[in-house]
Amino acid sequence: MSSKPLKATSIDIAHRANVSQATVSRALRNSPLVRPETRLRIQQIADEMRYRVDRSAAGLRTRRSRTLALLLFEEYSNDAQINPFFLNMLGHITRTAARRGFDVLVSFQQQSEDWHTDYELSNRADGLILLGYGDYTTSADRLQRLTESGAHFVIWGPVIEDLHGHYLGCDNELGTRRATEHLLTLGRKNIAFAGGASDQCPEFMQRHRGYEATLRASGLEPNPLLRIDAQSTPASGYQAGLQLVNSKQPFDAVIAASDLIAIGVIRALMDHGLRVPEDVSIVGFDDIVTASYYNPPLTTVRQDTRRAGERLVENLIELIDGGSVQSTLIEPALVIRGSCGGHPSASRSSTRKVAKAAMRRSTPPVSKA
Amino acid sequence: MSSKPLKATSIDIAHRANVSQATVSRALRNSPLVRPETRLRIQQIADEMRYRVDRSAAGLRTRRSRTLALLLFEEYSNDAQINPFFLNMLGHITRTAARRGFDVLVSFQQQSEDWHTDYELSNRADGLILLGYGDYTTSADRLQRLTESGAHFVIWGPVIEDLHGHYLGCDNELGTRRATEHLLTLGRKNIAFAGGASDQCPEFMQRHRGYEATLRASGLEPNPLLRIDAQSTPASGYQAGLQLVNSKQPFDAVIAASDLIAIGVIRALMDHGLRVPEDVSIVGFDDIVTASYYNPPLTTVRQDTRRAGERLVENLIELIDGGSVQSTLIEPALVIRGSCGGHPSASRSSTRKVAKAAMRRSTPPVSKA
DNA sequence: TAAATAAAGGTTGACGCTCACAAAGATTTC
DNA sequence: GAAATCTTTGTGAGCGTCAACCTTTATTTA
Repeated sequence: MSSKPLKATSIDIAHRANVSQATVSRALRNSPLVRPETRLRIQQIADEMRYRVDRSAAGLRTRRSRTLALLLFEEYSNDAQINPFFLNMLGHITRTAARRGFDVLVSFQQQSEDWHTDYELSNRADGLILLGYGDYTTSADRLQRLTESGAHFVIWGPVIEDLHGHYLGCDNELGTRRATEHLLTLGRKNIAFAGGASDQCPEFMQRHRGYEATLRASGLEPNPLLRIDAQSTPASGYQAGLQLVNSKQPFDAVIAASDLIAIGVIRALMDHGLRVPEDVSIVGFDDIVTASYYNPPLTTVRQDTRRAGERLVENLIELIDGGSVQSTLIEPALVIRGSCGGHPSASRSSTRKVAKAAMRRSTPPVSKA
Repeated sequence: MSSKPLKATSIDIAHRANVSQATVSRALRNSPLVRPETRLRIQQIADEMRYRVDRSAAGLRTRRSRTLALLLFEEYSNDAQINPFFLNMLGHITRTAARRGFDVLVSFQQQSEDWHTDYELSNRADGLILLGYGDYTTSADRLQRLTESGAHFVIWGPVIEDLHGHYLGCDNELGTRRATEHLLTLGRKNIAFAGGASDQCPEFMQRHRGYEATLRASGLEPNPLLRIDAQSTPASGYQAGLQLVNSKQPFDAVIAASDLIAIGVIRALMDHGLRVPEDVSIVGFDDIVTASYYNPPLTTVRQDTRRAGERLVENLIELIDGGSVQSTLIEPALVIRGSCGGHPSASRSSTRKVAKAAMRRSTPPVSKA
């Protein structure tokens, strides 16, 4: 091993520059209190000596870590099958944070842990970003405790009025409303919904609400048997697709609560001889990287991860600095691709295909469950 | 704003427990120097007071941050289209690190930055994990400087003999060798390769080498016109597919240097009326989350991200602790799904059946409550 | 019994930095 | 021209922890 070359400290720089250590500290923080030429000289010497301010020491003194903790919640976190959607977000978050001089700590969380104590009280992070299709809203009391204990945190998730904390969320209802309207325009009548039948995931609940509301607004009563539970993985989506097929209910479209679910659903339907989009239209949610290259290309509700990531970081820093922010909704956009097919006026045959699909379904598919 | 409740310090705990501060410090680090019953009492009081050791102070004193920096390199990092493959890795890395008591800092890097100075000298991290289909190997001199300056880092990437640093990599050549052999077994003769024609990405180069070597070993001379450059995005893969189609060269299979490329290639081929796998077999590389649910399910070379992530962290910690580690290769596995079709000797319909069977195997239904 | 050893805990002084305050020059004001 | 002001730098005191070094008391050994 090479003998450890002692790290230069600000005192070393001070000696070389013939100034006091405090001046070095000031100069490197671009304090207006030091003469520009002095600053320049000091910075140059610091560069030569490959000096960097010790974050631990600075953090100890200022009681700020200049670090944000990003906590990811995943239902199936054990097998590390993480939603690619979050990766996008992660990218924007780290970049925005870096621009503001913050590091980002990433952690995959179990629900039980005490985030505030773990991160803020230990001075590991100045604030928290909570991310994930998670169950955190059911632990409202914990959020309240967090707020009361002065924790700084922002949540990516459903914006719900009476919950404590600062939220940034996609307008989930609007998203599925648009998706549903699109399907209705295409002449689809029996639209299923895959995801979040159980109360586990508030975001999925909101997405379901948008779907339901739109149907009712068009005078259609949603068929409860066409609501299938699913969590945000392709495997779970596949199961949902299977259930749907086995339900013997007629359906000609599926709105999935996430792209991963959509992909699973499509596979299940195709494995049972149904064609997408000819027999069944599919809409996803998120617009993950591979969505546009899926086969068929996935029509989906895009979340603006760039704006979301930037806002999350900006808001959190504002909170840390003692300011206040408002919960905000971010407007999603429907991205129309191939998985819903064209307008019925374009091809008169669509009803025939639906009938055909129903026929196919009359042969009981082999269940593997 | 609620008035900031002062954080408890180890001195506060010490007073309550009627011991010295040092004893508190020792007890909370499970030092054998304190009597078990004393330790227990102290820990209990610390719990009650929601006390956590201040990481900045501890880091200043010990000169260890107990943090690892994960640096992600992406060619197209500007639009945050990150390879989902890395997300898997990230999950395993953070989990393994957490188990060993380390935090993980994530950063998306530009090539130009001085990682060691930025992270280690500033005591933000004790070591670095470099991740990405990157160009870092061309800056061999920088790696050498890194090593010489006593930096602690491990690299996920191509294991190359005369490069400085500690590598952990997938046996890329073996991976594409298996893929190519599989295609040859299926009777494919004109196998194209998409990815890494330019010298940018050493991993892709290795993958290409495995492909070439296998062809030659079977007495086939690789057609240079069937080697198309591509970077690891679906968009780039799509371009590659287009080029392939336009090249007018006969081809009946494509090996893609990554799943994202494969997906793009498939879309391009399908958009031009080619069928996969009937007309063209496709093999990817990575086995990303959506690969098995793609349509057709993607035959691909799986990298063991769990082992990789774990080993990267273990090795890095070993290095930080002053030990030494060896560069290691991790063996990839060919995962056969539907995108290559069955053996040509079988009839068309039986081909479909084989594909379907393969598909079923690869998308096992997850039993659910 | 005295001396040697061990076990448990206390004392003290950094670690490297930033902040509040003091101080020295340079510049302005009346 | 002396007082008031501004600009720039220096001084000293911690921030909370951990490690080295003592001190005390209990336990063993000769």
